[in-house]
Amino acid sequence: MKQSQLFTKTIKELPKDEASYNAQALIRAGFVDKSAAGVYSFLPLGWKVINKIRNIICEEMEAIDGQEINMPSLAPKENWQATGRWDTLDVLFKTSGSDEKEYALNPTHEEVVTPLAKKFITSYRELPLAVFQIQNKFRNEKRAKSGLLRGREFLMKDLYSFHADQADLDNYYERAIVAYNNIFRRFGLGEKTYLTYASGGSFSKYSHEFQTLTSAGEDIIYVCDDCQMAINKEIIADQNTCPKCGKANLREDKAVEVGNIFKLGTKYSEPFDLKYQDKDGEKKMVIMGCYGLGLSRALGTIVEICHDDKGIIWPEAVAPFKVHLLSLGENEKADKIYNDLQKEGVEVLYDDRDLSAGEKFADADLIGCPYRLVISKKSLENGGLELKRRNEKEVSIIASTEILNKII
RNA sequence: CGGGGUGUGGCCCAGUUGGUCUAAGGCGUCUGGUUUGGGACCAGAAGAUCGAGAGUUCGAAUCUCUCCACCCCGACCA
Repeated sequence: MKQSQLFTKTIKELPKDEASYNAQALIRAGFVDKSAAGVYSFLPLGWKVINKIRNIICEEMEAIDGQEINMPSLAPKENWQATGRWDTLDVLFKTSGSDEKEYALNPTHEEVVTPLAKKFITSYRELPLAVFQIQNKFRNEKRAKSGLLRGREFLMKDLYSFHADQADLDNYYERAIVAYNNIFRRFGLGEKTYLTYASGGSFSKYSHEFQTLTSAGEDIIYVCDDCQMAINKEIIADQNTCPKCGKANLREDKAVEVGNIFKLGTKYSEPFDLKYQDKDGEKKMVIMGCYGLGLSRALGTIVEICHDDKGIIWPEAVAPFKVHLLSLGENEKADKIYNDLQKEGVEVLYDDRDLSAGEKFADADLIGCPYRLVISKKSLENGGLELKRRNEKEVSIIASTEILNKII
């Protein structure tokens, strides 16, 4: 992508009314635009990152036999009345058209996926099953805040699993934990993300959250350094002990909930009468689990964790581009390098604009691609191009023939 | 939903004891020129129903009322 043709440009001054770092940086660098409180557009750079995040999630969900589908954002009122949540869920956006038929803008999809599954699940032979989607969710939060961390419309992956019995759900739940750990590790958040006991879970004592440590988070968790688990403050008991290993020296920290998984049991299969027939011909309730992960929240969280005073430092797996190529008055030679890298399949953002060096460096730091390549009169005199990693201070000179070796 | 704060060209803002405000400056944009290794310089230009509505007044960005939006704290957060 030539930066001269990029839809967005960076802005120098901090957006007014944005206190959260993730919103400041993503808006300044042109990844997102805010149109209302908690409502964001993803712009070319931001959408590239979202797609990296999406691909990682899809791979890991398919690895645990999830099948991707896409369910509607609108659900008939009756679905939400069936579970009683039409009247009790205060974040539910309700809407209607000219015919006055009422709909919910889905904040989650149990009310949609359960009747959907009922159309296909009849026998134990079909179980277990898991479907997932990545789609916009709507929650009328009383107060949207913290940039992308708590929005009213946001991107979320939600997977739903269907099982013949509790043991099968338990087994699948453990596989989901592994998949989630893989996802956060691949996002570059592995070291700071803890599996955390939380409230919820209709069939189990706890649900589990994946909490990433950051001062931008709005949850308080207690980390057990012995078993690398954590407990959400909302459920912590007075004795302050780890429910897993029993140790008592827990460390308090702030964190953001990037994922949450639940054993639903029959909470939703009952109201929708989702049953299967077992080997003996007996009809039994399907046991369900659900597994959420906010993509837009993950994007914001990565920015909160991965930045310095100059801008974002994208982990390579989710970077919008691998290489930021800056031409300082050497566009002819830079064009060739850009074309060569493109042919090799390297994702390059090429700053071909007629701007001062300082401005280009500042933009490169703000946007935060993992590798910065500079070609200038000076670099050519030194023998080639300058290569610098965004997360390192050192600059090295490499010949143009070496580029691929150095960055792949 | 309670409390606090803020709304002035695309962005950041000055001005707010009513009166050359016919709204200043910076960034950005456009034109021409000089520059070119950490957000350059000179000259010129375009761009504003001062959040919205109502009111007070000879006169309102400035005062009054109502409403709206955004941010922060709290409550809430399957």
